Amino acid sequence: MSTLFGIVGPTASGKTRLAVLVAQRVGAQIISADSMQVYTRMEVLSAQPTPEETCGIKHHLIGFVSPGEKYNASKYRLDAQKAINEIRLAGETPLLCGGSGLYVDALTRGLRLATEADAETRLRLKRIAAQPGGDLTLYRELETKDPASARKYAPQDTRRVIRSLEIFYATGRPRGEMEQRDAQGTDGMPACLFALKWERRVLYDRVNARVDEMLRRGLVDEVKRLSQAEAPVQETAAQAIGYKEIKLALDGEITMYKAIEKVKLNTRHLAKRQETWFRRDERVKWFDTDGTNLGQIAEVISQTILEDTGGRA
RNA sequence: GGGUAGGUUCCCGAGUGGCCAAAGGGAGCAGACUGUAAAUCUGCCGUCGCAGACUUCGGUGGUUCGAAUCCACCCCUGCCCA
Repeated sequence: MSTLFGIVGPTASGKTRLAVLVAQRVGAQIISADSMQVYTRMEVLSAQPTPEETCGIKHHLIGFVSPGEKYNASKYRLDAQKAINEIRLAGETPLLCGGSGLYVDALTRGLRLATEADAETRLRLKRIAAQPGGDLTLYRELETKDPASARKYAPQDTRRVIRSLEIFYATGRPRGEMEQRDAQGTDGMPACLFALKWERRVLYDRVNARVDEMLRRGLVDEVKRLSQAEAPVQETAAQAIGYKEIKLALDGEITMYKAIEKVKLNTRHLAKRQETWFRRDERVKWFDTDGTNLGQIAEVISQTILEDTGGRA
């Protein structure tokens, strides 16, 4: 199976630019690995590449899901596999590009858990969690049903507590057991990943600047349109940084200034978490950058890809 | 000039004689993470460090066995009156 190459890393690190530079050199098509760019009508806030940025390079898995729809790592995995196959069948090279670690892993390492979420069960558990002390109620339940998972997660980590309970109620088996059982069927694929490493302070500056740029491009109007649409933004899309904060300001809950500061802060936090995620991924090769050596880095990556694809490309 | 409320660790902010290196929150740093992941959560967070020691609560001096907490004076800030 041929190796999938990809550009990963924190938001605002210059993945889009680098990926396009590489794609131009090796003749690749880009597969986005971004949990928010999949949605339509969220062009600005998810920083979907503009025509000037793509430079005519074909991008996949961007802007094709309604914000009212549920999307997740599993769906992404299938969509990405399909896109990769099509690109390869056409004799071209796919190049992954994005910062959603879970999506990257779902595609390249496979999904360990096959059990789907049952909407009714989840709703029920979420209701319990919303009550005062509800997180503890759920945790105690998990302790009796699936002690191994209970040991693994903090009582306050309601997302994972709920997911574990969900799996138990759907299958009657603890999560750990299901992971082992499901592991066989869900293969990943060999991957070679690259990321840009900025000095932290500079990266944060870039994040702030990027949010300002989004505002210039009409972030507030975009959120206004989204929140007024008849298909309500929900689930995954509603968690988007930029949407939730600006929405609060539009509803008069907080000032717009505060909302914008919050967008910047949350994006910085995100960038940091993304760095943590990819730092522990031993497949990632990091390139130190201050923004001046993107061309050289693109050259190195392109060489690596060309050597691998060899005669084929 | 008079009155009044205050000045606390990077920020906000509790603390009114010992249980205080000082609640809580924020920021920052590190980490976890598999069908919601731009989500969710954990740890550290004065200094050195094993214990423990050392320097902090505007400044200086004092009271006290003991002060962020009490007293005196001084400096600064907000508000009110002039």
